[in-house]
Amino acid sequence: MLRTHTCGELTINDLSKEVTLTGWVQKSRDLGGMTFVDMRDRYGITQLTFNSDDNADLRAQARDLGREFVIKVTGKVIERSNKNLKISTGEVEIKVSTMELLNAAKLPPFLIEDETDGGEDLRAKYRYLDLRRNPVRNNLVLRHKMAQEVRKYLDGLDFIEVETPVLIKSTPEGARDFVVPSRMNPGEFYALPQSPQTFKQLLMVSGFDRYFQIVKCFRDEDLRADRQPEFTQIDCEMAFIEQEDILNVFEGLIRSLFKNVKDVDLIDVPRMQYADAMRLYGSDKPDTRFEMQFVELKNNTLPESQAPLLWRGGGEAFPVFDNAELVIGINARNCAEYTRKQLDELTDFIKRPQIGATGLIYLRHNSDGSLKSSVDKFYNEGELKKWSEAFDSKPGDLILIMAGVKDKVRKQLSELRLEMGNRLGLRDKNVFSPLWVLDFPLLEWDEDTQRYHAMHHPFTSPKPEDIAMLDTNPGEIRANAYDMVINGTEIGGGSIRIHDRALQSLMFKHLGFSVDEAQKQFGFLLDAFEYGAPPHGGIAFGFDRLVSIFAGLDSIRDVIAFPKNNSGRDVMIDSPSTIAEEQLKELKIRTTV
RNA sequence: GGACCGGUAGUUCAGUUGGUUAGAAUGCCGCCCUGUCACGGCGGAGGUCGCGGGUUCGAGUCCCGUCCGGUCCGCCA
Repeated sequence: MLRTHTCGELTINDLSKEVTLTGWVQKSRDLGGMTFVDMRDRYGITQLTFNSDDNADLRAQARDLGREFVIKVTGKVIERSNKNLKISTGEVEIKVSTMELLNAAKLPPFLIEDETDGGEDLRAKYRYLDLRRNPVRNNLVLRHKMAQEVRKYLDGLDFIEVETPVLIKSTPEGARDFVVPSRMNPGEFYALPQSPQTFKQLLMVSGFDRYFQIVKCFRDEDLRADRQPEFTQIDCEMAFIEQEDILNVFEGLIRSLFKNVKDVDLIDVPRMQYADAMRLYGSDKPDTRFEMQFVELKNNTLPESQAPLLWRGGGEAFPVFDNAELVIGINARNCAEYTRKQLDELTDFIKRPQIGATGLIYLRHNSDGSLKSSVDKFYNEGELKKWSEAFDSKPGDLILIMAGVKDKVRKQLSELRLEMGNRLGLRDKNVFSPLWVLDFPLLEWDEDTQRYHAMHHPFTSPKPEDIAMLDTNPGEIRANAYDMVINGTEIGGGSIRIHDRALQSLMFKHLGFSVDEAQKQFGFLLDAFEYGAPPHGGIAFGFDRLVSIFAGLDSIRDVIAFPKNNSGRDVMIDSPSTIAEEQLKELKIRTTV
């Protein structure tokens, strides 16, 4: 070992010890006859002193040290005459007797400090320098701690971590596959797994009963702040269980992570039906850190007996509401003072192409109790009063209403709700609000392909009581599927699987697979189901997202050591890249130049 | 595939209605300074205004194209 101690451990208790430290020059401060050097390693910073009265040559050497030089020093731990109580080592310093330059360094392109001056682009290119910075390193330390905690918790419950293959088979369902050409089988390709789904189900057939894996998964889709082409899942599966067991075990996992990593006590994880999430929040991943639930003024999709009333009477017709399938709104508490400009901003926000709403109607509940609406012309005071009651508005509140086609307007209002949450400071990163969303639809109509797709994946079991609707009303079938949502981010999802060959075949049929196709794609699984497949189900958590929520970050890039940029490129190693003609030839891949 | 924002000194940014020699902060270099820790003082260097084209007497600024980065929509079972 080149060192006796790290730069983070020496304190007042180590006075007069002779120590050897190694590390990087964080910064040097040159005074008239002496030089202070802050030496940094992953554990902390220790101050070195060089005094020309003691050793003029050594002090001269210290003056020549540049930022990020790698040095080794030996010296004595002494008490500082002026202490720095901001850092743990701030009461002592090293009076250096010998110094060795282990490696010089070019001036880094940005400051290696907590508050760096580097832009994202530059930091990505020099990621190895960015990783020297405390905030970035701390994210990886947090990630490590969480991975350890996951393993500890699941191991304690007899889960076994099993590695599954990375070179597997491409399937048409779901996300686009990354593919890898097979040299030994010209013209054929492996696919990288989007998840180890079928393998973990086969492990259940094999009797592994409780499986998990912290595993890389791959999807060749466009990136986002919370989406990378390769990402990590906590992939889990259990046999001989019911949905309730999965919810309990993995609620426990989340609770132990919060407790042991962040020292946060979660009371419980509330549960919500998918249908309610859509109705009350317009989203299958509602941010439940704040209420602001939707209130329906009109809903033409409900039978008349359940329909909310759209209060209207004497005024002239208001086509925007009259023609709408759904009229819904939210109550933004204490926003009645919003200015015209602020209301216009909100209108512009929902009119952006990404949201695509046509307009926003407001009802201001003034502090004197009077009601003022942008549609006064069409609705009389009594009607507005009934709206106010429906929203339970108090003087000072602002009700924001949108109208349109059900699914669209819910999604649009959901965006507005989140925006209002931001504006009102209701989305505190230090508040954690987990939620189970249950009973997702089994199938989803896809306009492009004109057929139903599995909403979760094709191995998800339908609710037994809903199976009858397969032929009559497939879109209404509910699945034994569940998501865990924290603060409006989907961090995990799973289902009770099908373990019966006949039912699985029936599902493939309804998903548009011919018998041959199903056999070709998933025959191994269908066959396995005939050899004693136990009832089973599982869940997978997005580990990167979970860590980023724990870290209070919006982007998972910050919790990945070497992430890819928006275009799926690693700008540090400059990949992807072309490969040599010789490699292409070996792979029997023709170039089309 | 699409929308929006950005690209000016090593770095982060400002740059007015198109007008003289493109600025600030920070970093860097030099000198001074013996208790600094955001050290301080004085001085200095540092620019193909992403790239290409156009309009104009004149373009960092306006127009067109293009590249790069970011955020989002589509996409992501």
